[in-house]
Amino acid sequence: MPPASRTTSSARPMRADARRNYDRILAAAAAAVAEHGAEASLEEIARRAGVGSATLHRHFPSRQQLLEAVFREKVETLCATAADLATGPDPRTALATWLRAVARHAVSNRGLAASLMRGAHDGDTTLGATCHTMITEAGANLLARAREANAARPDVSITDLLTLVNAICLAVEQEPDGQAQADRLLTLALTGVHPAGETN
Amino acid sequence: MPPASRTTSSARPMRADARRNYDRILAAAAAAVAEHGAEASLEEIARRAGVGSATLHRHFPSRQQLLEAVFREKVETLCATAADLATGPDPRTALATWLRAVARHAVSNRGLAASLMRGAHDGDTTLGATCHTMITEAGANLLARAREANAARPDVSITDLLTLVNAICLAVEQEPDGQAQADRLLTLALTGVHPAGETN
DNA sequence: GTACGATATGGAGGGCCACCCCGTTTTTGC
DNA sequence: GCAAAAACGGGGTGGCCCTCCATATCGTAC
Repeated sequence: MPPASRTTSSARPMRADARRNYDRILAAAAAAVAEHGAEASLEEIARRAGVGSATLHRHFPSRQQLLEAVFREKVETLCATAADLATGPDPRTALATWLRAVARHAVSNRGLAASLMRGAHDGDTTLGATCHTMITEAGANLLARAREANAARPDVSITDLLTLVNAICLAVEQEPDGQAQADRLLTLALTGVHPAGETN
Repeated sequence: MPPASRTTSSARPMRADARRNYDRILAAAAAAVAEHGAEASLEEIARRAGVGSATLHRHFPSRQQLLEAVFREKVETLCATAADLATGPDPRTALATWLRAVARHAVSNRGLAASLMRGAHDGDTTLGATCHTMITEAGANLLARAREANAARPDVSITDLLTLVNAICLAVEQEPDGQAQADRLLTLALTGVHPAGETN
């Protein structure tokens, strides 16, 4: 949702050129982030988008905000997935499946994990839901159901789980076989290092 | 082990002034890293050490090498701890205790986790054991014993465990209560998110 | 279709950084 | 002491992030 699409009520709609540049920057950012991860050079993004660096900074005052815009769609997908899974019969599997989905997205979209972690507490609490809060809320529901079904320790928070998932993804992000690694480590964390836990 | 202390056999010993600067840089780096984490400015380190930036780069061609030198002592401590614990009666507790010790060090020494993760595969395979390989070898022993005692899944590698620990530490490094967070998440990973595992 | 105010732009510049070149200084072995 | 070897560090290059402000563009009311 760009800041002032025509559906928005309050603020005046964006000027056409502003809107065009906004979209260009977003596209360039997506490409750059896919290529270089969350630390991609903002100047290069501006260059690729064919705009001045000032324009980029005006539209996205912080790197975090740019990343959030880039990933918003993916995050919404994950939230939708969570809602879907919440209607299933097995809360335990639902939670595990969802966390795996989060991991898959985070690994295949470089920088997503970083974006999901650093949420509000970076001074970017501005308007609108951050990726962080969006995903947290989506997961909370799944976790609550799992807990009711006795499929999750009661002292575990959704923040804990997401931190764990993102930590893992961040750690394996630049390994060649990151996807497999992340999956294995996540399974490990879910079922425990020590044996005798159930086989998930 | 500075590159050419007088005990080393092969290479000529360092010149006195080089040696002095090497030590100064290391001290300054330790202070700066403690203050700003692994991303501390190399120029500031050189400035604090009272040397030119070129001198710093000559002694430590890469940031990674500087970090490794800074943390070598700590890492050696951890390796010694591993050796100690390996003689104890309970391999399961020994492994868990050691991993917790690693986490504690990583959290309280900003940048250590990052240094432990990026091991050889950063092009810094140069001479000598990196922190990464040192700690891996130290842990391998503990894990082997735990596995024999059936206290660790056989398909878990020491690399997996260390990746997990470091990922967690990296993720919580800048939280205010990082220590507690890391401890909790580590316990979680060791015993599993799903209940019914043993209580560690 | 034009004129005008609001809005958006981007190049230039400041501050910071990593890294390297090379003339100069220091140390060492004799 | 002396000369060769070793180490030094100032300053340059190029990159980055971010801001200022003179200029260009857009939307609209007429």
